[in-house]
Amino acid sequence: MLRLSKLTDYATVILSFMAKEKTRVCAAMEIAAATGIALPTVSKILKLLVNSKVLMSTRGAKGGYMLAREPETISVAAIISALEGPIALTECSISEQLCGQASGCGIRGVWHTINQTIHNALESVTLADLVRPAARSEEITIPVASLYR
Amino acid sequence: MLRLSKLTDYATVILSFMAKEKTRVCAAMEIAAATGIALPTVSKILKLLVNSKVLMSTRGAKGGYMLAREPETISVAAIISALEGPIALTECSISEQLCGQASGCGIRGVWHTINQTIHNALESVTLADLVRPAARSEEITIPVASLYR
DNA sequence: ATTAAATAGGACTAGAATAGTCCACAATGA
DNA sequence: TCATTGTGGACTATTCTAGTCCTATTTAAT
Repeated sequence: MLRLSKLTDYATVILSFMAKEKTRVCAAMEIAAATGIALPTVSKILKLLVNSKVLMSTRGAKGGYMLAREPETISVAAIISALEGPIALTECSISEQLCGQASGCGIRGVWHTINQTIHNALESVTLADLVRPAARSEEITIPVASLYR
Repeated sequence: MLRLSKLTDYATVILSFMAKEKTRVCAAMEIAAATGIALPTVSKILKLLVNSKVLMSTRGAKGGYMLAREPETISVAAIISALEGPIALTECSISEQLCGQASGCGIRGVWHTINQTIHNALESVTLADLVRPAARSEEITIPVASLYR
């Protein structure tokens, strides 16, 4: 179904909450309470987001997590790849028998294009868009075919 | 990783082969031999493609499978949804606690937008593009923000 | 009619990936 | 020093995917 994982889904919930509280640190337990997601799960997600530099953390008493940058600069693509690794639809979508003869795999090129397109789409939407969804974002167009050149 | 399933991957291989043989029916066994994919697996995929009307089948001796329409009119989106169900990144990406208060879920709207964008991208590439990847497709632009309106 | 060649539909198994939990450790503030 | 909070990694259980197989149905050829 081309689905995002549940953890990624949770991550957007967590980050949406944090974006509203972006001026202060939030403890994992507080986030768990606010979102209704179990603490161990919240904790796991927060760790991943720290590792990928979407969040900053401070340890010790009164510690917690905070956005590492402004919501406007945190793309949905960054969130997804933090949780699920690099965004890539296919490894190489074709078996050797079919495409291997020619020097390069033709179909692979098309997949790469599609992939780029999706990546661009996910890159163009930010956490800020998620928290104020009523606001119109500026017009963004993604040239698909330009990637064929 | 936002990956396509292996079966979807196989499906593109199978359909690429069939596009080249589009004037005649191909038996499942022949396709298995040509692609190197195990027969039961090929069979399963072909059934799914028939159910979603990408392929036509004829039963009985001398039966087999054929493209239901021209490769130009078979989109990658159609192939993916045949194998994986409807293309949808999230069910509803947010838990009730966070978004339920307001009449509609705000974040859901943004996900819908992102989803539309990806769907459009996948809709704009066809089986014909997969089999003749050297050819440049015309310029296609996808307006992301238009969906916010 | 009978037989052989195909697809249709669905059940089933095994393996891999995901979700979720837990624990021992490190860091920090009071 | 102690309570609090994040870190890293191991671990389990559950779900999903891939892959196989069997029986019924349809059709062509003999």
